[in-house]
Amino acid sequence: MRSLGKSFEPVEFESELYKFWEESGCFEADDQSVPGQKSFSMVIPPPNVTGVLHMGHALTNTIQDILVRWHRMKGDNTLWLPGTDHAGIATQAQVEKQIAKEGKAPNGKPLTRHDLGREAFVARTWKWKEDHGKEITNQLKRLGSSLDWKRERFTMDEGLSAAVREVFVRLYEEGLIYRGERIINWCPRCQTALSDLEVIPNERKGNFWHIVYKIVDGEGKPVLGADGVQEQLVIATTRPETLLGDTAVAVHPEDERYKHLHGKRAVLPLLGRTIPIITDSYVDKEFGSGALKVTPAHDFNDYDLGKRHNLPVVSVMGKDGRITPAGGPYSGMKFVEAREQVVLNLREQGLLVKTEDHVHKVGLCQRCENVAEPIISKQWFVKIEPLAKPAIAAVETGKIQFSPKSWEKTYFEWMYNIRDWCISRQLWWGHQIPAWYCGRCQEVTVARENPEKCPHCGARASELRQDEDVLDTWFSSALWPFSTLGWPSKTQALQTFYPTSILETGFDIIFFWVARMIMMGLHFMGEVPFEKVYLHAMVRDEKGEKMSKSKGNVIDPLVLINQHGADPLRFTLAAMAGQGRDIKLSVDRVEGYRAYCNKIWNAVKFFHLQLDALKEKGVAVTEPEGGVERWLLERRPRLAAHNRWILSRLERVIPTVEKGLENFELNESAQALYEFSWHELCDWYIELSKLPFREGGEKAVETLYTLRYSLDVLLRLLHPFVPFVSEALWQSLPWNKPASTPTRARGGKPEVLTLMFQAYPRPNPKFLDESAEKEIAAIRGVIEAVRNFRGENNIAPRVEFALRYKAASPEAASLIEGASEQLRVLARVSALEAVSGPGGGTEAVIPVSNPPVELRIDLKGLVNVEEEAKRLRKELEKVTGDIQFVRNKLGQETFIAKAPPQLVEKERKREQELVGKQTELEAALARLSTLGG
RNA sequence: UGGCGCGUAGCUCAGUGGGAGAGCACCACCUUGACACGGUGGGGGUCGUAGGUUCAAUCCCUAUCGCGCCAACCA
Repeated sequence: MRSLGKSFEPVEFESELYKFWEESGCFEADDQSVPGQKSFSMVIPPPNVTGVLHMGHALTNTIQDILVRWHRMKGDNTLWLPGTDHAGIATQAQVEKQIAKEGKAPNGKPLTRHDLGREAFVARTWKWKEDHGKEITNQLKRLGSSLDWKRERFTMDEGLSAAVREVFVRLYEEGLIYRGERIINWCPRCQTALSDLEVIPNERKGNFWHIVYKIVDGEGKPVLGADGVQEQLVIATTRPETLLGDTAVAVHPEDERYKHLHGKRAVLPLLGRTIPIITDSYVDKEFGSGALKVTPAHDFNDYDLGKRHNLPVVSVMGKDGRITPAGGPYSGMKFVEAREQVVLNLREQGLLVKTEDHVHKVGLCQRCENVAEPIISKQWFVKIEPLAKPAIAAVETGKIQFSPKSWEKTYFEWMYNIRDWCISRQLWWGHQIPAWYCGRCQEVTVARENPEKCPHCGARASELRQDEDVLDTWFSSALWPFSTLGWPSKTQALQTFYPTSILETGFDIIFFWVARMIMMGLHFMGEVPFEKVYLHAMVRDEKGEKMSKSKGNVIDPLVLINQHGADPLRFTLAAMAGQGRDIKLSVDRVEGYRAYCNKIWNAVKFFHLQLDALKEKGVAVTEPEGGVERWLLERRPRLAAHNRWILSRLERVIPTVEKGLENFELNESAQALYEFSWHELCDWYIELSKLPFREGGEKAVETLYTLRYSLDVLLRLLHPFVPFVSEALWQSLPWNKPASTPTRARGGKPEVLTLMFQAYPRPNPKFLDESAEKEIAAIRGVIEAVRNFRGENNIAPRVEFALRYKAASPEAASLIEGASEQLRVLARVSALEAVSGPGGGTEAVIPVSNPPVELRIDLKGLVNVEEEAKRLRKELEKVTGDIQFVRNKLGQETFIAKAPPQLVEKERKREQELVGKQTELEAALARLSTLGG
């Protein structure tokens, strides 16, 4: 049993508890479930191995941990599998940066990976991974994530690498992976190909240059117009340097302006080549001049257009970021220089007719934010359509469900228009492509094992050269749900945990990751990788902007954890994880939930105080035979009202919390828990319990048991949300036992006494008690009315006064009489007396509608007459307004006729009540005015 | 251009076809035996704007303005 400090100080117990859970094996799942036991599994979206925890991680891991802890408490064989991603470009870039800082190459420039050589650089990166890879996992532990660390995986570890090779080879054999020369996105800075997804469109202010193309005929002779001047076309472009690679000019076939030019040729400015004028309905007549320069090598649309018209492809922009020899005099210039020079030369030759300002989109490399250029290159691709089809069907048929559902639309939109996936990257850090080229026969060999000789011609291994490229990081991530469970071996873990139950992640990686996992899972496992996809909102910075490493605007969750604890951060994220809205994290909220944790802490401390006090009085407070719950259930009808009340209220929280957990509405659960524990348990139940505790005896013991039971259930409900503080508090409670029905096959390990394995409360009406709820609500009504009177009149709490009451019904009378002691304590009233007849003298009147009762307080020596008159006038004003509103409603025939009769009846009753109140208030005010004179 | 989401108290956000809520901030009073990370009371919003449906609209429909995100073949 733990003892509690005087307030909630998370640093004192969080790490210690995590260690206790982990060392006791509490996070471990079993490969095989016990008969009849359900399994529940999730895989963590693997963070970058060298990354640091940011708010996005904190959110997704909090949500996942809540779900996992909930299922574990429900008794499921629960697996939450951890791991990290090698993050090709990101990690390589970090190591490159490091070596650049370290030294200079012989040529005086900073060291690059090429100075080290591939082998040494990769070894260096592995070391970097060993040094930094633990940081993110330790941070996940600080959050409280109950991950099964014994199963931790890394996308480049031996098993996962084998899975990658297996998948690559199989897809190659099936014809779904091919190597081809096509247009791709190229980052000249990172020196690698990128997939379409890794290029981020970005608005840039630029220019719109209008360039003259002169027209010639098939023999190259100028075509003259009616006026004898050579015909010409003006073409607008935002990238004039690409004209070096133009191989056609395109116009719309129906464009009257250009019909006479069909079949003619245009002279490429600066280079003087002639190129055909083609027609294609892709061209927009309205845009620019209606004529389009076609550069198949450096524009995706032009590439397609070129294919349709069999145009030659001229690459003028090289991988090194410079113009190729095909660019003639511009060869060797950087792209930006070439642009300036081209514009200059055009101007000199009078071929530039106009320059406008223009905002257009350029593609930036996701990693380094430099402009990525479309270029022609030989790369490896996944033929995606055959994989996409079943993946679309899986969502259409509901085998996979997205939540919120609206994301399914986004998913379909992308999947229907999906293009082949460029998977090769010109990096060194990653899975090297298992393809070998034979120096002797030139054949390609794709194999699971490194070949010892060429299978085509028998050449020795030394003749074979492995493809230098590595695979896109997302290629290995796509296999994550099954590669981590041992695939391609047929493991027991796969049987038990695949398909996983839920995938929880951010919507920003639906295409990068979710869609690809679905495709690969269906293709290689024959089954969906998960049944539900939960997509959380984006955590943004205070300006509402997306947090990202490259922007440098990340807020460190560790700072918040160190300051306030993991639990307040977790509760904040859960409470704000409402769907359909971005989360703008506010530190105020975290502080508020820290206060909440402290509140719960003190509620439990209150229990201990009362337990000790009873013991001191010599009252035997041991655990009742058969347990507290049974003891309470057996005596339920005879329990005091406040005890029956809190048990009933508690019973109502359970289904609300469960519903939130089931429907991925964690904010609903968090709110219900917050509301109950603070405003019912602490504000009212504990206050109501103080009287019986003071009196001691049987009612005190009964109340102690009730409090013990309520706290136990509350802590169990809270545990998935705030695991640390709930465990610390629960451990402090007496009479705890290990889970009574251990459903986990824990390999003969001793049972652990932990809240983690206590059964999660289930909805069950056993303690529901409407009459107790009504009774306490009425008592609250009286107390609040008196407190309000006190507050409005500025009467100090220490000043007590007698309270008289006139009950409008016998029930109300007996209710107040029965609760007189509680009323005296909580309303701070010296005496309570029933009266009849109208009020008089110096009596103040306080009408209360629930319960129907009129309170009277003698004002003599208590309040300033003017203050009280002010209070009365204020109340009267409100009542009068209310009467007007109700009468207005009741005066409308259509309302009487069409509104539900119960509602009409309710309004009638309300009118009566209000008029009664009004009369009393007016009388009181009249009396007061005679007094005041 | 299309799709989606959001505009509710000073700030951050819940919420509902029958007279608007929380946390923080603010004001007043309280060192009351769990808690000053607290207690009690209070001030504060024509629920973006304009129409419509309805007995009744902050909520449903339409339009409109503003903000954000996503997807796009307008060079």
